[in-house]
Amino acid sequence: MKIQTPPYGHPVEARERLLAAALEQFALRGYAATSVRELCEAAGVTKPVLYYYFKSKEGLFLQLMEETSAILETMIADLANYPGSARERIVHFITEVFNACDQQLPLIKLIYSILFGTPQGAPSFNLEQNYDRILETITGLVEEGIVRGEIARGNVNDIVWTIMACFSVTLEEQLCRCNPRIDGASMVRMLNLVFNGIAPH
Amino acid sequence: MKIQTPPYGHPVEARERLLAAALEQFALRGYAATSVRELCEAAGVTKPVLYYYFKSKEGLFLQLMEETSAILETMIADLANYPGSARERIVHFITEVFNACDQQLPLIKLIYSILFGTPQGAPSFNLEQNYDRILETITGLVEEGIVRGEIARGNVNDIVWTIMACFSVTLEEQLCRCNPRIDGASMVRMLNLVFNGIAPH
DNA sequence: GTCTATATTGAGATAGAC
DNA sequence: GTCTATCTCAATATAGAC
Repeated sequence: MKIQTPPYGHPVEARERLLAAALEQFALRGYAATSVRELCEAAGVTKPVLYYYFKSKEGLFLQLMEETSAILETMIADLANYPGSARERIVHFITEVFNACDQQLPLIKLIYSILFGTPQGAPSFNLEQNYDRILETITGLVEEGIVRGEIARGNVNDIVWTIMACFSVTLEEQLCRCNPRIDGASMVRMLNLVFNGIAPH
Repeated sequence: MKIQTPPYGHPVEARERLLAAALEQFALRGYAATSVRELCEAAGVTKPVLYYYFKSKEGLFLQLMEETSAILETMIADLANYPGSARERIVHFITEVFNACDQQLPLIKLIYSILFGTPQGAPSFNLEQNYDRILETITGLVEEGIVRGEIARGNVNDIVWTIMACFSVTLEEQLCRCNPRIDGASMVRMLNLVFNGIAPH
């Protein structure tokens, strides 16, 4: 699907406003429940403008997914490098990713709404790649920690998923509650529990 | 909203088939993307039958939510009692809830699709009550474990959420992947990690 | 590139016979 | 209770002027 781009020097406002409106409206109401009319009203443009730039509602959706996924990808890659022990690096990485997601909640909400929330007629798009990148990064950090003796020997996958679990559950609490019962600080405490264990020593 | 129930002795097949079809179709395609026509075709009935029993697509959805939520509620309550140490009881409870959910994946998928997947025009329904019941039950088990000295003293909420995280992330992996990378056995190992800690002692 | 006006389809819902 | 036939409306999408 070839997407038209406006000629150089022309205002791109309309196109950008449509993408922004799509992000907000799709995240708010879902893909199927958001009509082209609402999308255009929210963006302050008329319908033919949408079809001009994105060819269809589906095209707008795919373009939005592609652009935002690329943004997340580079963000995750940038956060992997940090000095300190394996434990410090893991906590730092997870915290930063969490904070970044927390500041882009509508975007994350949209991704979750497609990932967990049934296709709803939305065109398929590989939404798991960002999640997988986070998993890979944690795996690298854990493996390094084991080699250095900073993390106990054991099933790497289990360790990675346990860390991921703390991140996911905290993020999801932000997504579906206006007053989340846990936040970034709770998440760090949970990670500390995971490192230290909750059984009496 | 008053829902009609068929007179005693009459066949309830049509009504039940509609509920089953609604569960499957809503979970598969989402609320907004599923049309009344598809619903009726899947149930093998005509449209007026749906409107006769449930008054509207919305009524069918609400009835489905109400019935399934009640089923989950009693299931959770039944699983709370089990002999053994706090650790054994927690692992047992989480495992049983997970297995029950795993056997009712379409249902869980539907709940998640509404909870995380934007309203999609679906009528609002308190979907968090089952989740909250699980949290409450774990909280009780953890508090008891601390009193008995089987769990180290600490922030109860952090402990509860860490346990919940292992459950959630495992369940969600079943929901959005055909080949889940973690399963019930992984979850138990993750819980053991949480109890013992991943840092070298 | 952006508009007005419109084509076309399928949605949710109902009337009224049986 | 279940059907056929139909109403109404809003959805996506486009034609064609400017």
